[in-house]
Amino acid sequence: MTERSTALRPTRQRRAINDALAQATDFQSAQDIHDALRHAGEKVGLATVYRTLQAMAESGEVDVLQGPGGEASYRRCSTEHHHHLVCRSCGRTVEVTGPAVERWADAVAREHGFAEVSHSIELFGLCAECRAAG
Amino acid sequence: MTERSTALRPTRQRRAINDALAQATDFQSAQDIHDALRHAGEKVGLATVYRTLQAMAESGEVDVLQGPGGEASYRRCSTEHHHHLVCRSCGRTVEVTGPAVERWADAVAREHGFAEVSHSIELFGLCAECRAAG
DNA sequence: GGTAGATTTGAGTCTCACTCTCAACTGGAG
DNA sequence: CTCCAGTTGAGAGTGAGACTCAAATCTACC
Repeated sequence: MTERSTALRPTRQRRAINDALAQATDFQSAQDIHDALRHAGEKVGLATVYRTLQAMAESGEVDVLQGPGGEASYRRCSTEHHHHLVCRSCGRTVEVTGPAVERWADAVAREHGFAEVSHSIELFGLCAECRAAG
Repeated sequence: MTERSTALRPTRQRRAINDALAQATDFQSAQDIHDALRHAGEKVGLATVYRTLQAMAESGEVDVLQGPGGEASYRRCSTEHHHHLVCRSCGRTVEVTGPAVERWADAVAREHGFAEVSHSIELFGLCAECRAAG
């Protein structure tokens, strides 16, 4: 209701979550992070992990990927607009961009009278290494 | 365990689910369908709805859309490859195609050594009508 | 048409991701 | 140091969907 001019307060927990994300290169679920934190000796409540991750996602600090089971995964990414190419076996993630795709999305949407268009574009495949490993 | 060479058996329940999908133009969740069936006087168990919908999705008979809450929605679509432009207010859905996008996806994947690439591309926006309705 | 045998059904239970609640806590401004 | 709004977390709640297994139902074959 009131103004939210204040930034997130840097608490021990938030710093811990931030660190965990910084060390990971692939998408991690909230539970993964919670586990990692626990193993690292940091006591952080699960609810806090969810809350923080969501806040970070909203502020664009991290990217969210909706897993097939409906499980959300988070990853610190570059701040510019991009999409992901994810190995469906090992989770290795590559950030990719495609100006052509953005233009296509806008054009198609406008053509059908839609506005305020956002898009969700993710690519899944098998990375070279996983393919070699069988 | 044994071979499953047999196609799906056409039971009353499956036919009912099929009909419900045929009448809907937008994406429906399993629970939506279950409700619709119930109101139509057809008694079908929720588990059966889930099972049937999943089977149909696997066989390509229907398309699946993963909602933001991780809720899966189903819709009977044309069998050729396409994507969706969905109104985030009323759910109105338009099927769109984009050869350019398909090509881009393949190119990007190959460029990074990925194979067996699938992609998930969905567009969300506000349709003209909803925009007018404010 | 009858019947045997495999498939399918569904009520209820269970899991799992995630949200909510609210009293206790904490870090930063003054 | 003190105050207090923002934050935390344990536990209970929610909701989608998976699982179980005895009973019901198709299909094939006679």
